[in-house]
Amino acid sequence: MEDADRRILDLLVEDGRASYTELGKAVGLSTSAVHQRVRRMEERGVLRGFTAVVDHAQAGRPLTAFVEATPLDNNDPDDVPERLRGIDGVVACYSVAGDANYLLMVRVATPQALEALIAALRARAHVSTKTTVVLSTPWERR
Amino acid sequence: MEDADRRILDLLVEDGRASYTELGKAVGLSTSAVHQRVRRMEERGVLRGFTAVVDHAQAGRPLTAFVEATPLDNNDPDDVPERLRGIDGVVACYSVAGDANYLLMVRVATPQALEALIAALRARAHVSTKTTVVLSTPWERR
DNA sequence: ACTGAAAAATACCTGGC
DNA sequence: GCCAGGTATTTTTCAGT
Repeated sequence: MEDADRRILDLLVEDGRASYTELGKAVGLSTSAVHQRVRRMEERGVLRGFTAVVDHAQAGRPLTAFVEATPLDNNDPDDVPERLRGIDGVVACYSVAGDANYLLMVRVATPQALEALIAALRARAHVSTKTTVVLSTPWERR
Repeated sequence: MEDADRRILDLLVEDGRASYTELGKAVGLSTSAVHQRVRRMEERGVLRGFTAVVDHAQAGRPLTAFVEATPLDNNDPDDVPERLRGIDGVVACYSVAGDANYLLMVRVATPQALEALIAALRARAHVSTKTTVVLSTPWERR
């Protein structure tokens, strides 16, 4: 990947609504050139899209946790990620090389909702869990 | 938070560049009303901004890991998050209620870079670490 | 690949309900 | 708090180098 593309990408991570004119000034290119590069990065898939950054605490899900999940029955076809996808509150699913098979990030409204979520994980995805609650988030997405 | 705001927020998480007209059609409001609501959510801080979604594998950092970090000397003033912030590759820092004090998400280019990063964590943030490598990411952000 | 300029779409603001 | 309309920016396309 070229240096100009990388810089454009960094700027777009900082501000996903930066205009092509702004970006052009920052990297020393015309708006058209920037536009071309952005479109190409979208086509290539390096740039997947744009999203809103939400304050989850204010948005009704103040409780974040990480859940290590391991299938209870190893004979099951491993469609665990698919099953997890349907459970509300599960924000991300990583397959990891550790004690557990999966590491999940979850966001919920209350401790009760976390309890219900963990129960749902057992019932619907057939996994055992080990949960670590997030106390605070000094920072995210550096 | 009102229902209309929540729906607008969800749509903006899905597509951070959805136009106010689109959003308005989806929630049954005029473009002006949607525009007002979005501005208010930005002012209140619920909506923190917008960012590009990057394919980190393609963007030169194919290796993701989670690092549990615990201060080596508990007498230190706890400015660990600040110190971590300056280390390249550390993407997020969570203070957690678990065996470790902090859980970090890191993204690097190679196993060698991960080794260097962990060394930097020990040297510059004075923490012991336990690392879990991510093998794949079935999905992220809901 | 980049530029510059025109055309289309969108964001943003103001007044009125 | 919502809507409608007007103006300013921005996005998008295109011909030229």
